[in-house]
Amino acid sequence: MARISGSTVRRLSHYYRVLEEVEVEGRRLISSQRLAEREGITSAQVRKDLSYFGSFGRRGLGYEVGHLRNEIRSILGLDRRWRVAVVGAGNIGTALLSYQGFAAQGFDVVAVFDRDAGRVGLRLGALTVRDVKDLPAAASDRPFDIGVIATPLSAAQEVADSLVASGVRGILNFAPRKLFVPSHVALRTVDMTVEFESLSFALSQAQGSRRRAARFGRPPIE
Amino acid sequence: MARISGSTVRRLSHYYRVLEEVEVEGRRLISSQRLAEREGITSAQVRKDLSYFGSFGRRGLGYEVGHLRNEIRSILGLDRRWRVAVVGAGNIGTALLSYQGFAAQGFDVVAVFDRDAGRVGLRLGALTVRDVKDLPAAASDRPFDIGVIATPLSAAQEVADSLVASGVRGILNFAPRKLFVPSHVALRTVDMTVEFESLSFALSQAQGSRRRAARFGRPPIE
DNA sequence: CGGAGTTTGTGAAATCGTTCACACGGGAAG
DNA sequence: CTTCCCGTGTGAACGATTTCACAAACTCCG
Repeated sequence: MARISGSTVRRLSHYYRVLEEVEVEGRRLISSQRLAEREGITSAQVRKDLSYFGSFGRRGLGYEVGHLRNEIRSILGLDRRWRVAVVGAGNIGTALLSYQGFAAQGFDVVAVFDRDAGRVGLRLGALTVRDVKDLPAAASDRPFDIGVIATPLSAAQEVADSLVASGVRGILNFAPRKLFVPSHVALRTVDMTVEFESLSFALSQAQGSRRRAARFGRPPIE
Repeated sequence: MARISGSTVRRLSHYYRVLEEVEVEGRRLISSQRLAEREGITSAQVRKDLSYFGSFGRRGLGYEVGHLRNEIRSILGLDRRWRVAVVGAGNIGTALLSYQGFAAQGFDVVAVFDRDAGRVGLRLGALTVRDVKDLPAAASDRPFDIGVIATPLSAAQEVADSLVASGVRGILNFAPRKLFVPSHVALRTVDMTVEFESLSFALSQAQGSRRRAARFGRPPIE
């Protein structure tokens, strides 16, 4: 199979969610056009994305909602369950644990770890926070598929290393820092700081060009 | 100024953080090469990104750490303060509020809103949760620059609309759904669901190709 | 001061992702 | 059965981003 770009995969997630909604609405068929509108993209993009994986539609008709949904579900690997370990029982870690949505999509948070002795032993939902030193033991028992790093910046790389050593195949990193992991481990980063700063840039730009435009007597371009 | 790509802006955030670290380490100069290594990218990328905004380095020498840091700070608009309103006092909202890092970078969370009567009046750090109905009044008093959407999926678009109406110029959305906002409002989305699913895809692929490779007696390609 | 060595800044080339545009397949109606 | 219409699937064109590669600028050292 051809190499699939990250943007395509991310859009598949979006399509999947739209299809769930559409299914609830009771529609049986959907065209690439309508699917695209709901995501604010072009219909060609939808068709191209899907075409990397096969032909799921019927010409002149569109896509059968339930069928396409199942196909994407299988493409994304959401038809199986993933064992997730969260490291860091701070704000983000606990927020993740209390969010119930993940289990529904196949992600089972089966363990939480923290370094801080004050947090170890704490009960969070169905789980008890364990010392991060126990990670290797817990994993050798039965490995985790995905490790979530919700620790402070300073611990992130170290935790990543021990997650890798423990055999995870994917890491979701919430620490605002570039992590280095072997190429056989998939890494995704959710960096709120970057998003905030990117907003700050956009706002400064808008303001700047408005001022510049005013100086030159032209209307603002936005 | 030429249009700057989102990836360039995001990398500037990364450079900024690396420069902060490097400054603490006490180095006075840094080359694009060393800066690149720490982010796992190429030195040409670093130089190209910076070149959109000016010439900050000295040939044969590199970049003066403090100076470059200030330049990027100013480019990203981090040399001023932004008034941030958080809507949604659930898991993510409270996690954001308790995270102290944003104030340091110029983002002041000055108000929290929620729809749920059970949460209104709750004290979170220095702030009291207010009813989301009071958003227009609070904003007309003094507008917010940035609105953060940390509500359930179902309320997200509605909240976005009222944030826009209240005059925010940027929105950071944590709800896993495409939001529609006027083009003069900057929108960034942090979608953990997508990142989880993208990991699921990566893990399925790796597994799949390993199996396929095994069937054909070839070593896995990863 | 001059030559060797280093690193920037940037056009040009290469790569990657998106959009266009249309042939093709299939349904519906008469 | 034929015609008309609709919407997919996909090469090809386009556009954006990344990487290459090198001249120019500067430092360092003898």
